[in-house]
Amino acid sequence: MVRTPCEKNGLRKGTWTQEEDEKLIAYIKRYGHWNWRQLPKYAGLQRCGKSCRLRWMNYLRPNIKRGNYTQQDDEFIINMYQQVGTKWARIAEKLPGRTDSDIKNYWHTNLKKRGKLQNNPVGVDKSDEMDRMLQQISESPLLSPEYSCRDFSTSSTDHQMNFALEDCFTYIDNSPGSFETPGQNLWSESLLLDNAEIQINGFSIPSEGPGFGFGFGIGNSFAFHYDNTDDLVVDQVIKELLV
DNA sequence: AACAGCATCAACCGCCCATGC
DNA sequence: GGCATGGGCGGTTGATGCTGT
Repeated sequence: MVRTPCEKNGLRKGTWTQEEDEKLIAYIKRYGHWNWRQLPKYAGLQRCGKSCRLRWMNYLRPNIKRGNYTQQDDEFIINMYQQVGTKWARIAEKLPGRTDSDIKNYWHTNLKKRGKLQNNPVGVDKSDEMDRMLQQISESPLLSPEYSCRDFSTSSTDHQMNFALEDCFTYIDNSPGSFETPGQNLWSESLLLDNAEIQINGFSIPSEGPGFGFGFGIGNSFAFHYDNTDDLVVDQVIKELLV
């Protein structure tokens, strides 16, 4: 990418006009973004490639969600922040439709000032700590099949049920000191899941990409909620099970 | 109505990483 | 291996709108 600032060579800066947006959308819809540096020249835009890329990625591309953050979104972002710090792109990966820029702005204007982080100071990048934790956990006997992801009961959407959780790829304990053996004591955990298929007595509940689940357990009983689970489907399954 | 202070967020800058030569 | 380049990311800024006085 060009190292010189965008204003050189007479390129425009500042707020995008509707006409510019339309040109960019029309070009990308027809030809795609094969080369951001060359794109503005062919699209008829007096902008640098970086500016075009930013505009498209953060505002113009399809299926972008803006605003309307739910309480669950807030909690998810805070939890992810505690895990990975200011890696906004990594957080955005887990929230379909959200951009790193939007989450970053939302953090700075809402979540940060609410003082929701009691345990981890703002700005601390915990990636290394998380890596060490994952390494430690990956060597843990708790990953054996009888303990890792199967045959717990869950309180997702406030209902109790039995389920088997498939495709659990990472097992994280984010509360050091409470990582105790299921079947013995009160314990807690969080699960980082990717396209998990949650099955309840033969019913399959879809999930939307990666997400977090949180739970507490006593013995092998596990109260669990997975954020990306389709709660409407869960409710339907529950109704059918209760018939 | 006018102004100041604050909040929001779009946009830019500079750096880093991956890739190709 | 070294360099050039493009893409991506996080931090920061500045324009704009909102709210209170």
